[in-house]
Amino acid sequence: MVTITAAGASELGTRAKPAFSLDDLNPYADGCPSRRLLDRIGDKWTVLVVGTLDDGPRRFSDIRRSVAGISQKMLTQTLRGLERDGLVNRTVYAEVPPRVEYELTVAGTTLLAPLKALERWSIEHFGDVSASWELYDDTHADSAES
Amino acid sequence: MVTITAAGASELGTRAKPAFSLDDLNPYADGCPSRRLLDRIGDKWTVLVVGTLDDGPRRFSDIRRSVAGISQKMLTQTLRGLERDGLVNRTVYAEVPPRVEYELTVAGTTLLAPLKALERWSIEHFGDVSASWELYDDTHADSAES
DNA sequence: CCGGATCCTAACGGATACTG
DNA sequence: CAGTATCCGTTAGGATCCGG
Repeated sequence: MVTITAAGASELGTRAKPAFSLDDLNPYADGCPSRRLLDRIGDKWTVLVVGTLDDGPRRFSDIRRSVAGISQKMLTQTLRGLERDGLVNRTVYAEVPPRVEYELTVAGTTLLAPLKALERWSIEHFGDVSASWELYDDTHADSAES
Repeated sequence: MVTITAAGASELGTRAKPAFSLDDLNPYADGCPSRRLLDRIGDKWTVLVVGTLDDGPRRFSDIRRSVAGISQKMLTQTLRGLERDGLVNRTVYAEVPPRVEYELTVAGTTLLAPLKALERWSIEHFGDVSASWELYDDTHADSAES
């Protein structure tokens, strides 16, 4: 199960080139696994959670405090997903009270750069976008107003 | 409405610096507008749709064909949102049959770079992640197996 | 302190039918 | 062709209780 076969990989058959071209798997295709990855990244909380882990390991409650508004359920779920993706390491310390630390893996660190870029973009452009909202809501006030 | 006041901006009072520091608005804060932006980006389809617009204006149905699996409802919704954000320009040609073209604005183009970076990351790392999935599902088979 | 299990609601999002 | 409106199933996700 979880057949990792890349789209069209089976057609390669006896081809000498084992690695498929990057162009072969485009996220725009429906079944493509890379699409699933984008979906995960597109997850509401993943960006925020990964973002908090850029300066070393952090505890569960610590992360939870950092990401305002996240519920414990969603944090657990997000962290589990990231762990399954191999982007985050989960370390349990058998103490009382229990302590669990989460840390980006090497792969997770590579994700950090694009994610931070997005975060930066959001911060830098939120002004423009807010202005655009006003303009849009103003010019389209005829269809639906307050 | 849609008060653009940055968090803590009111406290600045008579400060000579009208522009707030970028550090003042972090997407991790709950009410911060930049969070809303991240949410939009985190939308399931936005990344894909914006991605298809990187080589010039495209028609509705054209985009729809490019983004496999998107429904017409979701495409409309996504495009409307992007238009409201000022990231996409919508041009209606009064013809029969009607023709509507969508094009990235300047701001939209600035988003393209981080988005493409993410897309690239997904493609490059989906192999590692898939492998991680197998490993994870294998080692955690005790809790839930087929 | 960490996080699993459950319940329950709001939304997301698809299918379809209809307008210009 | 582009878009709206409606219906309706699926899921995301919050609240709460519980167990390690």
